This record gives sequence, C-alpha cells and structure tokens, in this order.
Amino acid sequence: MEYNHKEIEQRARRYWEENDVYRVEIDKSRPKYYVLDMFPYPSGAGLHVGHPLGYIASDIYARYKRLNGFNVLHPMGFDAYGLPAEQYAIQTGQHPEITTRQNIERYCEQLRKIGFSFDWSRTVRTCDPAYYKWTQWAFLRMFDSWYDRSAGRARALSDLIAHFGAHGSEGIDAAQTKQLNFTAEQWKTMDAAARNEVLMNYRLAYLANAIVNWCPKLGTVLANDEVCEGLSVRGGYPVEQKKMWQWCLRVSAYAGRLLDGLDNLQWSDSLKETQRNWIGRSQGAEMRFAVDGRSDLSLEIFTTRPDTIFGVTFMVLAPESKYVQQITTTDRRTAVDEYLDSIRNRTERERMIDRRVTGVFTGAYAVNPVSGAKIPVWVSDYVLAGYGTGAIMAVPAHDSRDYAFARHFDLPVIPLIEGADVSESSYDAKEGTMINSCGGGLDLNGMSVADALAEAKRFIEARGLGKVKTNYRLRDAIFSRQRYWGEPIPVCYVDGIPTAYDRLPLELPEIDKYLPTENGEPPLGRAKDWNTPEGYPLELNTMPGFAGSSAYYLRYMDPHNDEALVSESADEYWRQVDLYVGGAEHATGHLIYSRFWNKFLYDIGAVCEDEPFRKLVNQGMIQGRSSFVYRIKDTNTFVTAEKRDAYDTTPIHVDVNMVSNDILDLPAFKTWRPEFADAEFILGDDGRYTCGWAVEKMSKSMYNVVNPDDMVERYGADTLRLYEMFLGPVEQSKPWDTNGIDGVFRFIRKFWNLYYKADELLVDDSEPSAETLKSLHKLIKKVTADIEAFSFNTSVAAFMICVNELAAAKCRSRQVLEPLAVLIAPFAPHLAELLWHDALGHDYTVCDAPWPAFDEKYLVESTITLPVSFNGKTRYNITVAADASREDVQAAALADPAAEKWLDGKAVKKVIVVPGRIVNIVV
RNA sequence: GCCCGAAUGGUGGAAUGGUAGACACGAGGGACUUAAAAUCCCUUGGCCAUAGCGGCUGUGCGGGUUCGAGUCCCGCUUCGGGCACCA
Repeated sequence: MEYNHKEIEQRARRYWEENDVYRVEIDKSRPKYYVLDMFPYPSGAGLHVGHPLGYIASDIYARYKRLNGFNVLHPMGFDAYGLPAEQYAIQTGQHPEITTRQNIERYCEQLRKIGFSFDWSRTVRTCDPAYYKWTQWAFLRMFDSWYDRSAGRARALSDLIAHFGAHGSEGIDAAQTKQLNFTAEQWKTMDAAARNEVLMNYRLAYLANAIVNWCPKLGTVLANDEVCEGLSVRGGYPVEQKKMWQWCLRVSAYAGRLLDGLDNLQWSDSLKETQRNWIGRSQGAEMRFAVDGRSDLSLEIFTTRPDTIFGVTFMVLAPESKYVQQITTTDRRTAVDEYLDSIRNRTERERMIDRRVTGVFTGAYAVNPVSGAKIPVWVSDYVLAGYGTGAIMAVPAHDSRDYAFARHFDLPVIPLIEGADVSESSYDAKEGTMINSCGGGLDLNGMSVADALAEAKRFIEARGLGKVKTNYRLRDAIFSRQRYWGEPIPVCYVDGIPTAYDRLPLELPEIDKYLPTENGEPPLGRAKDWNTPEGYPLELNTMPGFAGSSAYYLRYMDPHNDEALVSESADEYWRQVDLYVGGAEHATGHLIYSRFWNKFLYDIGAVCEDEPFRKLVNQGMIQGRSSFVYRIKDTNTFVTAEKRDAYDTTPIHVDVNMVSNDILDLPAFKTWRPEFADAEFILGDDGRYTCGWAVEKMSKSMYNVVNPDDMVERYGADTLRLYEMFLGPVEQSKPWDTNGIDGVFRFIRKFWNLYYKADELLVDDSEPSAETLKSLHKLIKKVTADIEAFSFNTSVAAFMICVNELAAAKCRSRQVLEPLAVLIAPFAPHLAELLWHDALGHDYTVCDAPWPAFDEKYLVESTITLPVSFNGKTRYNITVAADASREDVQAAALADPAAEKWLDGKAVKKVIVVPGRIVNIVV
C-alpha cells in the first residue's frame, strides 16, 4: 500500500492503547530512568507547534532508554491553577474548573495524536483536591518547621519550643526574620499571642507584614520572579511596593544550599549562572558605627569591602530604615520628612526609569570604628531597605554609586589604592596596592586588595567591631495571592492566632463571583461558611502558581496514594528526575522553588534525594515566521515582495496557513476577509505573489500560529516529530518554518516504499551485502551517540543517508530492516510499530525490542583514503592499506605522481602523518 | 554597568585542531507524462577558467599560537539571554 499516515498512525495508536503499552510499574529487576517534561498550563489557545518540541525530544530519549533496558517513568500532567482561567471566569462568570477541564481535554487530544509514550494512568492536575492535598500538606509541614543553621537543615518546631522552654533564645542559630533575644523565663510568661509572634519569626511558612509587589490591576501580590522592570510578567501591568500581611516561605534559609547544590547538577552553565545571580551570594562583614553623641545608638551596616574602611566619607540609610527617625536632628527634621514624602510618592517604576541622585542629610554624624573619623549620615533611596541592614558605609573612591552621590552632594573622596584615578569615576576593581589606610591599630598600607580584605576582616572580628557575614540577594517567597483559582491555604484563625488546619484537603469553595469583595477581601471572602466546623474563620488568601508545580514530579511516582505524597518504596525506586526538559524562562521561578521545596522534603525525611532534577535540558523557543502582503497605500492593490520597493506600501500580516514557500494562495486570500474579495495584485515575473516574512513571537494576532493538528493531518505525527527535530538543536530558539517539512515527508515515504509496493511486502531474507551492513552500522553508531548527546537533528540526517543508500542498493533484507525499525522507533514510533508487526511479523511491541548492537567490524576498511596537504592546504588524496605504517603512508604520499607538482623542487622540511586523518607535508 | 551565549551559502543548519558547507529546503536544468501531481537524475558559497583538466578565495572584524584554526588564545563589532542602585 501507499504510505498512508492516517491509517498507519491510527493502527499504531490503537495497538498501544489496547495493549496499555506505556503503562509503567516499579520493577526492581530493571534499572529505572525518569524522564520528565515541564507540565503545561492548559491555555485556551491550545498547543502550537512550539510546545511539543521539548516533549518530542524527551520522548525520543525516554523511548531510547526503554529500548536499552531501562524501566522508564515518563508521565505528563497539567499545571491547572492560574490567572488566565480566572480572568476568563471574571469576564464570563463561567467556573474556571469548567474551562480548565475543557482546555485539558483539548491538550490531551492534541498530545495523543503526536504519539508520546506517556503513561497517562499517572497523570496529575494541580487543581484536583486529591493532588493539592499534598501541596497543602507540604505547606503545613513548613508552617511547623524552622531552619537550624548550625545543623544546616530544617527541624520540627516542637524542638525549638522545647529549647525555648529550657534555654530561651540562647544557643539558637536559626534562619529568622529578625534577631530575638529572650530567656526561658520570659518565654514561659508569654501568652499565646506573644508566643505566636515569636514562632512566626522562625517558621519556614510564616505570616509577615512584608513589603510586597502589589499589582492593583491584577488585584494580587506577585513574587519577584513574576515582576520584570516594575511591570507584571503576566499582563504587563504596573506593580507597586506595599506593606501587607502575607504568607511567606523562608526560601532564603536555603540560599546557601541552593547555591552549592548547583555544582553537582548536569544543567547548562548559563542556567546555573542565572540561578547563581538570582541567589546572589556576597561575602563581607557586618559592622557597627557609633552615632556621635548618642551612646544609646549605633548603626549596623553590611559591606563586601571592609578593606576600604579608611575611605568611608559618609554613611547612607535607606529611607525606610528605622534609624532615620532615631537619629535625625531637630533642625533637619523638616528636610528629612520632605524627602521621605517625595520618595514615598514615587513608584518603583518611576525610580527605575529616573535614576536621579537624591538624598538628604540627617544632621547626625557617625564615628568610623577603626579610624575614629566623624562622618555625616545621609538618607537616600539608592540604598535598599530589604538588603543587608538597610544602611551602608559609603566609600566614594571605590564604589560607583557612592561616587555619584558624593559628587552630587560635594562630599569628600579619599582614594585608597595606589594609582587609582578618581577624578572622573570611582575605581571599583579589586586590584592594586593599598594607601591611606592606617590608623586605630590597623595598617593596610602596601598590601594587595586581597590581603587587605583578609586582614581587615580579621581585625574587625578580633576587635569585636563586627563580624564576617555572607548575605544573599534571594528573598523569601511571598506565598499569598488575593485570587480565587488557587489552592486554599490550610490555616484557620483561632482567637486571631493562625493555626494549622490539618483536615486535608481543604477544598476550594464555590463562590458566586470571582472578583474581590467590596471591602477588599480576596474572593474567598464571598464563600459561604468559610469556617472550620468549630467556627474559626479560614484563611482567605490562596497559594501562588508555583505552589502546585513545586513537587509534582514526586507525585507522578505514586499518583494515587492517599496516605502520603509519595510512598517510601516508590520514592526509593524512582528517587529523582534523571532528565528534565523545559524552557529556561523558569530559571528563577519554578526551578528555584522546586529545589527549595525538595530540599525541605528531604530535611523532614519525606524524600531520599536532596535535588529534584539531576540533568536538565532547556529547549529553545519556537518563534513564529510571519508572512506579509504589501498593500499600495490608499488602494486595494497588493504588490509582490520583490517589487514593493517601487511603491509606497503598507505591510499587512496574512495567515501563514495560506502561504506555502512564501507564495500566497490568491483565492484563499480573497476569501479570507471581505475587504480582500476584490483585491488586485501586481505579481512577480514568475506570475506568482511572493510574501515577505519576519520572525516574531508565535501568536494569534500575527497570524503566524501553526497548529500541530494541521501538521499531523497533512503529514502525520512521525513526519512532524522528525521535522521538529530536524529543524536544529533542541536547545536553540528558532522560527518555525513549514517550508522544509516536505523533505522529511519524502524521506518517510521513501523508507516506506522500500518495503511496501502496492499491497505487496517486499521484505526478504536475503543476506545483506557488506556495503549495506556498513551503512547500517554507521547509522547505529551515529544515532546512539547522537541520542546520548541529545543531538537529534544530525540523527535525522543520518537516517536519510542510510535509507538513500539502502534504496539505491535495493536492500530489503530482514536482517537490516529489523535493527533499522528499532533505531527509528524513538523518532517515528508509529511507522516503526507497523513495520515491526506487519513487515517483520513480531507479535509484541517494538518498544520492548533491544537496541541494536553496534559492531565496529562492519566499518573496518582494508584500504583508506587520506588527504595529503602541503603546508596545511589539501592538494590530493592517496589510498593506502588500512594498517599501513606511518613510514609507508609518508612514502606513498611522496610517491604519488601529484607530489612533484606541489613539491615544485622545494625541499621537504617535515612530514606530519596523523593516522586515519591527514598527511601534511611542510616544504 | 556586570555575567552568560551566539555569529558559517538565498534559508534551516553539519563539521573529536585535520579535504568547511553533511543533511534538508529553495533555486536552475533535465528525464518520465497529453498535462498535472508524484518520482528520478544533474548543478547550486564567491570569483576566474571552461572543449577538458583546473586555479584563487572564503566561517562577523583585527592580531596570535600551530605543520595545519570555523574550532584554541588576546583584542574588537554586532545580535540574543540573564541580573541590575544587592553596598
């Protein structure tokens, strides 16, 4: 029969589904391998051809591993909570559950057609109560935990409470919101409210009055990674800083481990680097500066450059710093208040765009703890309240920000490094020899910066002026959202005290509308009887989008377990994700939160691996390739791209589905829109209308969306899969261009036609020739190496070459087809499955076949051809015996008739023979 | 500003320091066909030569290392990505 992709693929699919081929269970007799894709958010638009790129790559890898004897876990699910479904619900009143379910069905249908080897019995959706029960459970465990920094792990809150009862806060080194000091006696006399306040300071999930990113347009707060340049990532609405009571996760407690853990992961360097930047470790010192004339007060600062202590010419406080009110002198009060007001009225976005130097003198002076110099204390918004201590020592000579401030307010600049020119700008480099750095018992003069840094730290600690400290930029994650479509936070308020509500799942209630209430309460404020059975009010905020996606990979291991997130046996078998495929845009969101979440679960003994994703591959984005027609201004005439320069034209997007190889389908265009019905055209010399094109984001408004269903309909899933891989390296972003798909389609048909003719099967039992075996084994070698290296585009090319060779040799040997079918099974599973059954007569799935063994002996040649170059430039080839010695090769190269011409009477200086590579003759 | 990454034909892209441009698209030419589709064959980086053999040049720019550099090193340019008053 002719290659009929619809029939072939349907038959293969039916076979897989009827035989449950992709179901996977724990099997201790086989090694496991866990291949995971980042699960999609099911949007209303459905999948476009960009989405399956990563899924196809991971599916190839999963199938390859399975063919190599691994027990492969390869699941798929849906990240179902999120803003678009809720926005849609607000507009239409339709329950987000319904639209979400519809979207998921559509996604499933689309995915089903592409032939993935997912075990659908393990699917999860984050909005199922049976699933989010475990999201809520993890939250409560965080609520009941604190981070013991001396032990380097999370511990149960009960340990901490016991310690407080016995020793107070003495001897506790915890990750905390602020340093607390109290005795056991004080603890014992505290009432429930006071104790709650103390414990909130330590809990890993805690309620705090924090400065948050508030987005009025979305009506919710956002995490740092959901904000970019002062605008919400979703929607692009302005975000303001606001102080609000919010649930937070103490992610910062894990900053050090999150950073160090990166070293052992097989992730791309760029992604690791992005996470390192985001976590932002800086090592330095915290120091106290006394306030002149105020024995009751000292200012604590953080600096990474304690070596520049002699260059401090002023100090700066963040506007929000509590010190500001305490030290401002009476005569400066009005000026300071005015400044604070002006700052308060600027939004975050205005501050970012307009980076003027602003600030005000407080009237107070601080004392340099080493040199004893008196220095003025200023307030400026270039110092951030949320980092370090919210106060800095300013060293204008060696910090560009301090320098700008000093120049603007005419404050002194003292250079500390020999030869540093600070007349125009600061000298920020950590190189050079120290000068002007002696006093108070410390002498850094003559030292290198690195030595001075070490010496200054030693001195500061020895004299008790401060202590060495590591700070991280990573902030705690705000965990409250003022939205409906998310997991309820399982907390109730008993006499105003937040208390765990542990009858899980706490199901999302029905409400009449999805907007916040009139009095500003989140939408859950509309739910009737949103109380515990005892009548205590439940939390009205819901969890953020990243909550449900932080541990979903664990749930796939044991998706129907109602007793635990994952059973110990399932966790011990599947352990962690071996290969994770997804977009790099999750670098500072999901991939940080998941790692944090997993490390916490590891600390409490719920999982046995510290890191969730061992190897990670970032697939590139598929961009759209938009097509344009050119309308001549004020007419209804369209001019072809190559002639448009002669006219004054307006480019108009046209649907790429009406364009083939940049040639516009004119009848389709005329019926596309009423206004184009009587369009006229100026065609090219070939009588066709050629469209222009540009690479843009794939989106409906650009009319450049290519739907995988259409591709499957026209070419079949196998062709789509091969073509997506053929397009280029998986990691690389590239525009989708349907133009090349015909080549892959041709290849598939050629492959098919080699073994089928009309209704006849052409497979025979002939002995394959040495040539075809060579061709086959070259392919085995290449494809195996390529899949291991996650490089699929060159594999597809290798298949094309091999099949061309087989077709030319008319080789239809079973001995060749059998390994060939297995080799191509990861790429074109439908085709492979049918060949396996029909042409080869097997009664089991190709998925259970063994990966073909590569044998070097088929590639061994008796003679080899070597290029001979003169001074590196190749001139001619020689053929020698494969086992010829260097001397023989050299002799053969010089004996060749062509040698004379290139030697041209010159003497041979040197001959380099690289066995199997090249002969280079230097003359 | 800081930190990554990239740059190769008309296009997508191949090349463990060893014959640059595999494979595919597109284009041009040809075969088959009443015709179309499908299929097959040839050419296809540039320049020169061409009856035929062939020659020169060429991987963003400038240097360097090497017998030999798209690949390694130094200095630029451009484009993408991340972080960004983080002291």
